[in-house]
Amino acid sequence: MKIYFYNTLTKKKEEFKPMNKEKVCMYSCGPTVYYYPHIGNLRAYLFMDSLRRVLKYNGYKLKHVMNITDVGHLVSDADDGEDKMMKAAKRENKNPFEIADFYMNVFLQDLSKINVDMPEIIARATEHIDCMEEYVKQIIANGYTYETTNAIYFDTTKLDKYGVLSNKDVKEEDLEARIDTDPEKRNPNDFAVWFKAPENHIMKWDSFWGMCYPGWHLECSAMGHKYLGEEFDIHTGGVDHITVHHENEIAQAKGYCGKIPAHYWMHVEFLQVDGRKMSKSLNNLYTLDQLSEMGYEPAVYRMFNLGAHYKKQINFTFDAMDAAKTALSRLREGYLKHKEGTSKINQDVIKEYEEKFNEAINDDLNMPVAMSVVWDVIKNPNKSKSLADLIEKFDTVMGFDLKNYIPEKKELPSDIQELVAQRNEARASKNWAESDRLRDELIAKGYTVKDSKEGTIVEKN
RNA sequence: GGCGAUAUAGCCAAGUGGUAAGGCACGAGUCUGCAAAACUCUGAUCCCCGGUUCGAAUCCGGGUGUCGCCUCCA
Repeated sequence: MKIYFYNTLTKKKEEFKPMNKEKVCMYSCGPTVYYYPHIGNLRAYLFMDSLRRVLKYNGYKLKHVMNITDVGHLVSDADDGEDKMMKAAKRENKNPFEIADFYMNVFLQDLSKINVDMPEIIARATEHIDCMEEYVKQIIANGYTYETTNAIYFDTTKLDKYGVLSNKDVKEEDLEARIDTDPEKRNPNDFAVWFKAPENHIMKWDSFWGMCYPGWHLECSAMGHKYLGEEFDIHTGGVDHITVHHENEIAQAKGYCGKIPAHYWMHVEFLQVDGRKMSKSLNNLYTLDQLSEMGYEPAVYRMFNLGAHYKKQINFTFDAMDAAKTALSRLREGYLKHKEGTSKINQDVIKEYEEKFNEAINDDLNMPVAMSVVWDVIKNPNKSKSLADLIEKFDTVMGFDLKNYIPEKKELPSDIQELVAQRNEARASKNWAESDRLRDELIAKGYTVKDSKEGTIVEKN
């Protein structure tokens, strides 16, 4: 079965041909851990998750590295040279290492809550300083850098071409708005690979150039190289990384060994909220835990994401979340019905479902179309165990863990049980007024009342 | 200012040349004492203007809105 991915490097959808027929090597840009991850961040990891699951579904083994950036980067609007980690540390009265530890754990827990299939290797930048130093020394030895007072810069004019991903052709006249902090920098595209640490800088390491800290893009190049080698199959990240971070990563790799590290570059688009960008000032920034408090379990957010293609902006609204919540519940119920079904299904029918599903997921992860196949299966009127098995198979890509889904049957509190008993009595004697009154009371207390043929079912909402 | 995306029914969205997938909501029906749940049925000519074509949501040109990057935020 052929797989097609859109490759930012070639700007085309291409057939995926891994270097090794059995194992795919990939690298994903992880978060900078200085604050709580929001649902926009999480979309990127749900994309990464889908990619992993689709590759596994196709029978590949994976060697996948994700970095955790726990070295501070300069804040965008800072004129004081203070980096994010330092700023957070000051805010919370902790040291930067404590900040990184804390938010890294929050991040990993969020991924776990949302059932992200985890990369085989999680690499923390601060644990790979040596490896970065070796990497940068090689770039320097190869003649791609120059020194200024405060940093060692990568000279992008030394490359045959800079900007292969974004077709960037930066001219001086385009850069009026640009603010450069280092007047010793020679070209607009040049970037620092190694910084001399100021006295008050907490995160710094002894190096060939004195007390320093690594440049912003170095960690991904160095750690990718350490675990995956000079060339590997796939590199993923958010679209925001295309023009700078990934260009610079490519530049560094070219400086190091003359090669573009990954063959396929895949980028996930941003999430929007109510058609606007997410930001603190618009007060539309949510975390996974906040959604849970509002009654949307993490799987609902997963369902919402599967409704759109990763390369398109998705518009987060609570209407859409309500839709996803209902859909998830129907998916689970539909799956359980098939599980208990006894109909016989023709193998050809199953094969047809599978082919459609496979074609969708292998067409650049077209999850919305894949989901439409899932709904076809769910809504098949012939309830059958073999269809339940098929859904379980599809679920290895969807990631809802349906196999282990057991409807919650919580013991009702005694006062509720009492009301239910009273209502059953009223219904038996056809005292509908009393029965309806008791139902209203139960609903008011936050319960759902369903009178099925098998009897009354009362559940907490 | 430069570069790049995107605009499809009430909402979330597939679809890149042959007359619009799917999910949710709404409405109707079946079921029910009545409801709820479940199930069935029902809806759009695709931002605007112009062009290419036998034929365009889909290609081209021009607008408008939104978003992103260039300030490392997925």
